[in-house]
Amino acid sequence: MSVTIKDVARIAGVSPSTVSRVISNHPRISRKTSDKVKQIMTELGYHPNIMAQSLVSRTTNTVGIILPRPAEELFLNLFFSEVIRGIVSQTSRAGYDLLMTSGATEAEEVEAMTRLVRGRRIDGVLLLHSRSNDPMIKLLKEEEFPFVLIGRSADDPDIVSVDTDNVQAAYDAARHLIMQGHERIGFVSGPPNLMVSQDRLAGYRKALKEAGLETRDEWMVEGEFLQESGYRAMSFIMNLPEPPTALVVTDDVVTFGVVRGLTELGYRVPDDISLVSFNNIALAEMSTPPISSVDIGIYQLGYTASHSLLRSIQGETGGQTRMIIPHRLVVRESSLKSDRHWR
Amino acid sequence: MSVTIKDVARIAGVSPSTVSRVISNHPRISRKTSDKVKQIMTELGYHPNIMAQSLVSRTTNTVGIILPRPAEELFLNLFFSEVIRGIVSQTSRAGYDLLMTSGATEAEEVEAMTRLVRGRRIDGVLLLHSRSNDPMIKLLKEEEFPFVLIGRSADDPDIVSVDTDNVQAAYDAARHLIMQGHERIGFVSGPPNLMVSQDRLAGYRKALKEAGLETRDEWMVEGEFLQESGYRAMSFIMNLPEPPTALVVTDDVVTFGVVRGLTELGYRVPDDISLVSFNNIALAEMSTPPISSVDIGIYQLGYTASHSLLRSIQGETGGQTRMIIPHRLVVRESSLKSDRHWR
DNA sequence: ATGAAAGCGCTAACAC
DNA sequence: GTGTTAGCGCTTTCAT
Repeated sequence: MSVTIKDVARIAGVSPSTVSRVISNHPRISRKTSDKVKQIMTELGYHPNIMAQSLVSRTTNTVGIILPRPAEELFLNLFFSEVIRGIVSQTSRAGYDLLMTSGATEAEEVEAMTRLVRGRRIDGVLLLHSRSNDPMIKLLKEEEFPFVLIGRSADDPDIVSVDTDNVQAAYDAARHLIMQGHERIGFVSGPPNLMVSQDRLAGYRKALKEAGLETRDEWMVEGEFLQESGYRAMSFIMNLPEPPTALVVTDDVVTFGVVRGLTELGYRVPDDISLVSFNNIALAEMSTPPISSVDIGIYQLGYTASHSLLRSIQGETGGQTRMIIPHRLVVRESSLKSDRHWR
Repeated sequence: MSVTIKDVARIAGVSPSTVSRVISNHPRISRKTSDKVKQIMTELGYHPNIMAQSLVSRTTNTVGIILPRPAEELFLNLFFSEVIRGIVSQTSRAGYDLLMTSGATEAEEVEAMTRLVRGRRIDGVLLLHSRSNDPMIKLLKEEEFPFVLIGRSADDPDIVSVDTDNVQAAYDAARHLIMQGHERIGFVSGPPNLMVSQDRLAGYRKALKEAGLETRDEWMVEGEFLQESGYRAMSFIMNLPEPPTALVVTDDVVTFGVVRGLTELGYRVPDDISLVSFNNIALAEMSTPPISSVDIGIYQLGYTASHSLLRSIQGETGGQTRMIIPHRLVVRESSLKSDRHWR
């Protein structure tokens, strides 16, 4: 079938262990033998059987992720592509591969994870999000399996995680609107059970409170990370007796829905209502009008999480448990009243 | 360390081979033994070591993909997320996992693929695109390794592939504009070396020719799958002495750039210029104005490719070599002149 | 219906 | 420096 270490050994006239040593660049192997073996290897097109290597070395050079089940949550908003790109670019550089799987239900997800972890199929896990009381985290902790969370866990402040300072990010966004002179500022949020939603809401509230501005519950709406959510939110919010004059919106894609909703209702952005959003996807800049957005460095989030996981797999201890990727508010037209200028 | 088949065997008072038989649901194993062993397995939290299974079974229950290197090409336009979702949902259902890797250069990509294929780390490969004279395809054919291409190969018409009928899709798009009464129709294309670009251009040309309309080279511009490409194309196209009154654009994201460019130049869509695009991403509907777009079923593309690959891995022979996922033009405001209506 | 033994392809003591 | 040997955890004849 496939060419094995034995074939190479036989043809090179050495023992299999010598070939193995050549593969792993063992120090005390004669230059001559090494060269000869290497030549035979390329002649034969030999490549080590990775499964056999894994079996004996008890490592797989693979990290795993479970695809988020409610695909909409992460997929449509471009978060997924970008974070994967960050992850893979780091893992590949380090000689690791990324294994993805999924489950149709939460039970299946946990089952899949168990299979990978206990079956020693992977060396570590990246968690793309966490719910409160997350069974994945429970499992991984029980198994003492290396993992890194992208985001924040409510229950376990001591697990290794890479996150945005969402409280501060939302604070910055709201603060920017306040500086523009707005006094009635609303908030279009994502799913309330996610930490990211809770943190951003907290930051928004903090900014308003600090500025002595009113916070009304009716100015805060929850939804999904979908355009429809933003769209629908507008028919509610703009029909209030006293609608806000500015909105902090939790995601660019949701903001597109918001803009569309406002346009249909006859409002103009930013003249009638100002917007600040999150994630700063490429489309935010190209939108009409261009959307002010907090860039949270999604690629960097993936890259850093990946890096940290590999460190912990390789037994390096004592990194920080909570790493924060810096964010940056990119101001564009959507939050600049035409007669004013941001400075 | 981890609990193995031997531990289970010892505690259950049977031999390892019996335990193995229980795992694989061997027919002639007594109900009683099976139950006992299964109970012990759950008690001990036993999970088979996947690497050991793979080593002996010579299969990995894993399919591989190489992340496209020029990330922009596939990532920004949402194609990637959606196709991955289709792939994983199918593979997971069938008990397979997806392994992703990447390379910084083309040489590294081929090297990574070689490692996976010859190292027997995966059972099959999904190709997300193909260039002409693709070294990946060459390698896979040499190794007689199962693979399925999403897209079309210029060189090898006989390889198994799943694709959109892009000629027909572009024909439909152009035809729609012609029916709207347009006589000067332009085309904003993607990278000219990709089959998808060539096919769509061909379909566009065919529709115009059939209708006896003029095709001018200056009405056709090439670019990337980026908004910037669409944006820049407009300053060129609209400065022509006789600019087109309608455009077929190869991708929704590019179209957003086109809209932005047109807006800045003072043109309105669709009143001054009509647009039809491809891919029908969720944002197309929420855009201002909503974009007419050809839905090519990206999820389905991934799902079908995945399905076909698994069939071929499992030795089923004689499927079609070229599968076409049906497309569908979704007409929205961007291609409907305000005083006319599509019927 | 079950056990014993060989071996998947590789690595890692332990010899010399 | 290199060969010999004994597994890694599992499956699979071949016996019984």
